[in-house]
Amino acid sequence: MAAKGQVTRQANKEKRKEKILTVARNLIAQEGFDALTVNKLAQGAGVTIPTVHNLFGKKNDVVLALFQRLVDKVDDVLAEPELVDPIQASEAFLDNLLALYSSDEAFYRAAFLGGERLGLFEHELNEGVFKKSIRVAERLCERALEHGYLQGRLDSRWLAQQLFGSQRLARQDWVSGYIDLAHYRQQALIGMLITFAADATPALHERICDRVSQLAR
Amino acid sequence: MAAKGQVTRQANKEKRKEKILTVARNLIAQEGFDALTVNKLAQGAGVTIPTVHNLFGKKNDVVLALFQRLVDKVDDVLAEPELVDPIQASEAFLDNLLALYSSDEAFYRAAFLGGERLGLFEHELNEGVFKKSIRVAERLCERALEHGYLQGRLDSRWLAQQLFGSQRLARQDWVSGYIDLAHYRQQALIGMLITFAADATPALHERICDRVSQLAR
DNA sequence: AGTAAAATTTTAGTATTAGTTAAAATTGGT
DNA sequence: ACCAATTTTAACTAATACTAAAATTTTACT
Repeated sequence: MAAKGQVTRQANKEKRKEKILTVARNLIAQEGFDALTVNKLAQGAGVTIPTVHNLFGKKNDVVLALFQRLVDKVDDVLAEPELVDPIQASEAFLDNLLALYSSDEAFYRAAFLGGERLGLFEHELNEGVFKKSIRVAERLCERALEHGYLQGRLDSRWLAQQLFGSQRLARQDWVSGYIDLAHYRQQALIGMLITFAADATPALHERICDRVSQLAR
Repeated sequence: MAAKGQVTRQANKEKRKEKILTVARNLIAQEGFDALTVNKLAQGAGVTIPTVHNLFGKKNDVVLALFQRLVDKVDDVLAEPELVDPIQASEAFLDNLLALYSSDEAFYRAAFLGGERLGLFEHELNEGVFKKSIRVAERLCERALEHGYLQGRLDSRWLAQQLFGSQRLARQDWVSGYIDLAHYRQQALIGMLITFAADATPALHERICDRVSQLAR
């Protein structure tokens, strides 16, 4: 049998946690990771400092919670690619990802930033998403090869790593505040297309060159 | 006319500054940027806290000094490429850079880390090196084109950006502690070669594929 | 509606850090 | 041996993360 008054309490607790996470997200996105102090967090959420600790534990646990939500969301959107054509697949993939990020830019920037600063990208927590991304990219290359878009002269795993790397670098620059989402898309897309061009059959190579020239600098 | 006793005093001052910078470098490289406290800095250098402030100013000015030395060193090694062949040029370029980094790995890791953390890469201080790197990469592409290694179907500026990006991503991973210098070289080289392959004439393309397959995973 | 118990927040505090400063002690050059 | 530059001693302020225990709120039951 449940203890007294668990349901409503739990719900309110969740509301406060959400509020705190929202404040954290905005603080990090607007003023940078170092601006995230428990004091500001508490003030912004309308609670006192120990409440933050009661709800999350250490300050880093707040960031950890933010990051966990990021991983869940990104994992969802990282579905198997349906398109076979490398150009279309690249654009669709980026559109998918970027649509997610645009839906709550402050949150995603903050969560990535926090993840970086806490060294969360080297640990198992993220390992799943990392490996999944590479696998999706590899599958993309293999299917392109099967359908005659690629020559197969370069190992799919290296192409995949490069595809992923192009996107990762652009994301870094976006998270660091150097570029906006539009440039993120452009930079990542060019990187992916150049990568495909490295092993493309003549027909695809021609199309990639055309597509790249369209992209204004 | 110089004031009394300036020469030796100045020299000793420099020695103390060097000592402090060395301690800072080791602290950052071994324990991370957040481990850098003025207290540890003073203790490690065998001086007191006010001395650190007297010699450098704010704590960040110590990191700034570290970063300035990095910029100077990297700028020196970023000479115009002498080789025309893209494969040879890529390897030579990376060997040059990596030789520099291996000569004092702790220093370079610490300085890059500090630069990132202080947001020094978006400011003018580094702008010079950034632009110079891109320019070197562009020149490389143009010369490769002139000598019949490239087809000229893809804009040199985009290829250059991608070349630079490949190296930058590998560097990031090294600075973050995910990979060592040997993997840095391999990762960057593969990225650069794949980039060249995207616009290579058949002969070069063949050679790049061969070279890439040699590189063990 | 009132009340006792449980969950939760707050009050008030600790410990560590960065960054200063004034005056005393030390160091180095001539 | 003297003088000037420099470092140290010995304080201070302000900000940070975090915690134990008291006070408060909320729930479920009568």
